Amino acid sequence: MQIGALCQSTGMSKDTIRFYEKIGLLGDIKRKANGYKDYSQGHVEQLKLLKHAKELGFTLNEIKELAGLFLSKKLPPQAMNDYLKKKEVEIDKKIARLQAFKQEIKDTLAGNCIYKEQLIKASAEG
Amino acid sequence: MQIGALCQSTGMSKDTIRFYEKIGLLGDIKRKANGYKDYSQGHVEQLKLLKHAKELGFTLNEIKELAGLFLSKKLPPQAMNDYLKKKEVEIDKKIARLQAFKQEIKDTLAGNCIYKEQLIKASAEG
DNA sequence: CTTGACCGTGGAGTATAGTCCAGGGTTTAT
DNA sequence: ATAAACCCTGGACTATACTCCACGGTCAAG
Repeated sequence: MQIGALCQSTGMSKDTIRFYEKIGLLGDIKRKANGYKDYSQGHVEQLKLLKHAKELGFTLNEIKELAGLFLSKKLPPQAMNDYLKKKEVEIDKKIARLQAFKQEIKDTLAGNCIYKEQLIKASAEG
Repeated sequence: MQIGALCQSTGMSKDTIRFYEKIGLLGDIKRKANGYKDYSQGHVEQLKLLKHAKELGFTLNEIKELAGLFLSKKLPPQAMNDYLKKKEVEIDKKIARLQAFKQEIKDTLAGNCIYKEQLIKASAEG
């Protein structure tokens, strides 16, 4: 598969995929006789996974780290369990914060912005 | 209040606060006779609010936009309601994705990583 | 056999969000 | 009166994550 097809199946741009290659997120890629890269279905899955992880707020470094744990050390060794448990706690915190914020938005829409006072003060005191 | 005290009450560095000033996130600041900046309690609140919004995943531009809606147009006009409703939908999506991810982590910790196949394929096909 | 669509590399440029430093003035304590 | 601790501005630098560009090779169609 050439890069164009890979873009099609992942929804990523060529530049983005090449950038991921450059920072070592895609591993080895075969070459055709003409020098063109020849991506596999595995690369498609890997990039989809990467996209998914990014949407969840992981940085590329974290993804690299996670991929390293998955691929080099093979499935769940202790390090990975620890990492995932840590991530789970972070996710819980994020969810809690987002839920609190949703409530704030609701209050604001209902005319009871909890920051009304502060913001008025800020705008008045300059 | 001088910048040192502001750092104390907000937990932000001088450079960060000055950076926020530079991009217009803090509005006008009074000066003392000696030329030093004289921050108000309103600035403290504003920065705490900013920090809070950042933790929830808002970018500085979004925060600026929100602050503009709050301060210039005064509380809930239609534009702000629309903005907040849009944000609420985004937050719901984020929460849903995070919860799905939490489940994935649990499955992985239980030895049933849903990406096992893909990752093995990716590592094998290189 | 040329035109257009595709591929490759290398390097520059962008946006976001800071962080650090140099060079200089002010205030407080000794 | 001088050191330590504070303040100012301007500008350079960093990291993350791309995005764009120039220049050149490859391939399929007419």
